[in-house]
Amino acid sequence: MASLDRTLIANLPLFSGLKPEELDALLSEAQSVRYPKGVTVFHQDAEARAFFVLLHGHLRVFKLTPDGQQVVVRFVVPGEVFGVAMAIGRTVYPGTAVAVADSIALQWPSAAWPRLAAAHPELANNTLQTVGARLQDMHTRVVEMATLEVERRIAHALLRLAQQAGRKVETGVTIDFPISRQDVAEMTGTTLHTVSRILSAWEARGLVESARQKITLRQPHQLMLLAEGTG
Amino acid sequence: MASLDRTLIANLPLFSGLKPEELDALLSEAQSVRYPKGVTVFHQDAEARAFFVLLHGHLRVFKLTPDGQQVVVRFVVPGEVFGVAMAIGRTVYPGTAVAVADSIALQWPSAAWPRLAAAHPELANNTLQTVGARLQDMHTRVVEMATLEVERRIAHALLRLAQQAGRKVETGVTIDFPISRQDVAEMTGTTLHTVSRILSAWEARGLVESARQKITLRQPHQLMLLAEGTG
DNA sequence: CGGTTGATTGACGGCGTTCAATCAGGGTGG
DNA sequence: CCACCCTGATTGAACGCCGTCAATCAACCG
Repeated sequence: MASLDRTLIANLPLFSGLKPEELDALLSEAQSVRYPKGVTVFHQDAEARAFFVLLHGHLRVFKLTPDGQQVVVRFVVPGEVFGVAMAIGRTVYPGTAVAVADSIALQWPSAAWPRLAAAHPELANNTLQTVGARLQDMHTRVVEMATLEVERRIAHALLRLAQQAGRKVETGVTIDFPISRQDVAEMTGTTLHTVSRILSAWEARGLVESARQKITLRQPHQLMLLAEGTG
Repeated sequence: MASLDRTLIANLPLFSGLKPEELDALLSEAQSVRYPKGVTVFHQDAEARAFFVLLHGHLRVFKLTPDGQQVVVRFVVPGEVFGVAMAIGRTVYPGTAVAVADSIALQWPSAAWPRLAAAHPELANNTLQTVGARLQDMHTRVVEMATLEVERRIAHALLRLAQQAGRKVETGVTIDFPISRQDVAEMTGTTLHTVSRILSAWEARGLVESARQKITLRQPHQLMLLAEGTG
């Protein structure tokens, strides 16, 4: 295995405040793993053997209900930590992570977490910030689901996706990984049918441009108005 | 001000792993405050001056939407930390906390958090566990809202309340603080009308016993079956 | 004892799910 | 390179859960 360059991780939030030597020490214990598109990184309820940092690609994290329905928890974008079950006191993963594009991640054994966190207090602190931010995200999601009708929820979801995984193109901003109607439905608590209908309507109005597993926002500002209820 | 006894906080999760001297040091900086029923502890979007531990009573934490709707985030029970905005990197409180019963809390200035967390690494770690647990809670709430019909969501909500704030009485388990239909509605993303109808139906079946701001579960097990979809 | 807050219940309607059928794209194997 | 097939998407029709509107009632407080 080629040795890992510290510049790979120097600017990631998880490692902010760490000295170069500390980065090197951490990297020396890390293992780099490729996850081709479609592959499962870890399974819900499986023993949490490792925690990860995504270097490249995109993951879809979801929960499976007893009756087989899926709910998308989030999409992991490059630079993010994921699978931090151990850090928050869990022994199993609370969800399943699947690569929706060819991906590369660094991983550390979960067992190493207590030692690493003790040796580098910034690590625990940065993780606390990250988990806190995710908690906020889930709060706003609950608020949206409790108060907004489906169309506005979908608008919010797409805008958020565009913000964290958007790529500018001539016609607007496109979501930079394959995403289906079903995915959007599982993010917003509705059905793919309703999502399809709404996207069709938006397409007719020129707000978005969509194809198989692909969504481009042509008029993000208009969508924002719609999301806010002003449109 | 009377000096605070370390046994007040020795067994709280936030302080687990700390030595007696450390507890005393922390207590010497703490301030004890009373919040009579109905009083607001802090306001959404206000500067996060302090973080807290609830010693006695119950708080209702909620978010207010732009159009004035409220969504209940959680109820704080004795022993819990709350208002930890600073620890998760926020400068303002993301929600409003109101005492639903006469309450007592310890508080520390937010500004002291970085120093305290550095001096007592367990503090950061324990907070990470707590915030992680809350994240899990919100995940399950999102899953429920996305997949379950209202009746089952309400069943889950009441069972959770009974678990964290239940008191055994002759006729079953009662929720140990004043809670209205409106509160339950704001927890489950529905309306007080629907909650009222469902509770009435349950009361007719002998599952619960309810009065003004009061709910008692007479057959928790039956309710569980209903929540699981088995009933 | 009046006023206010919380709860109950009925009627109605609509948003969104459910059921169903069809279509299109794109990868795979021959 | 074409034919096939499977997955994802579209769209119509009908139903039903639950939100909205509205009126009444009961409990608690000052």
